[in-house]
Amino acid sequence: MGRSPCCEKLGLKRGPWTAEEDMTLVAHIERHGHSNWRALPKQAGLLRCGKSCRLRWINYLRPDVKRGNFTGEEEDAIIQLHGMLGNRWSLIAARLPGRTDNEIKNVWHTHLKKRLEASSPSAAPKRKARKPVAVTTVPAALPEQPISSCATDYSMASSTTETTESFSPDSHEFQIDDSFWSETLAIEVDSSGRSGMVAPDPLVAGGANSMSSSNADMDFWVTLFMQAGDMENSPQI
DNA sequence: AACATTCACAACCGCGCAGTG
DNA sequence: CCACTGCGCGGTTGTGAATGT
Repeated sequence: MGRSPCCEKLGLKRGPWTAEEDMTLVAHIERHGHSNWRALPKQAGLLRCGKSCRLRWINYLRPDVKRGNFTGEEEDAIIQLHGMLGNRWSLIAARLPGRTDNEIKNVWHTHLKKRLEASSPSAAPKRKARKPVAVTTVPAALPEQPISSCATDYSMASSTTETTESFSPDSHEFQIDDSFWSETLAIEVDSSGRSGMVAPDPLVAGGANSMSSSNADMDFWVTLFMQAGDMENSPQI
């Protein structure tokens, strides 16, 4: 199929985004939206390819993106959802409000996978969490924030850290916040915070006939498994 | 204190799918 | 119906930071 060369390589910038680029992108999207990623960089005056802009926006600059460490509940949910859905990070992300597929993928590959592989309760990471960062939401436009690639420390707005974070990696002693789960599980894939960008469930729409269940069915099973998982993890408590 | 190793994360790359002319 | 374009997804890599020796 005709695939346009992702970025016409000439003259386009790569690598970490600067604060100015972030600001430009955010400002442009706030003003004009992102109906056409390919044309966006030109319109915004960015020397980036559309793909890069899209990635930056989705994974980092979106107003509803949560930054910071994953809570125990989130990690647990990822593990369970991964067990059901496999590497369908976007689907998993759709059920974790404020989290992106890229972020979830990273977390999975960095510690959740290892934790599972070790699969022993004492399989604690050798090191402590390096960045004890509060879970926050990145405001849409944050000119004075260190938005560049190293900006994992959006530690300013601790007001949004209401999740019950009493989780430690090697013990399953975390408390499930019922309201959190009821909210999370109530989220329809299509109505998740992804600004309508979420495609219909590929398990259904993508012609993956091996899984011919409907969205509703999937949600049912997700709910069921999550609750079961909660119950499994809780008794230890 | 310096060096080596490991880890975490942002970003890139390529592929497949869906929409459109 | 076919070809083309753009978008989204998943896998992988590069880099800086933290930790260990």
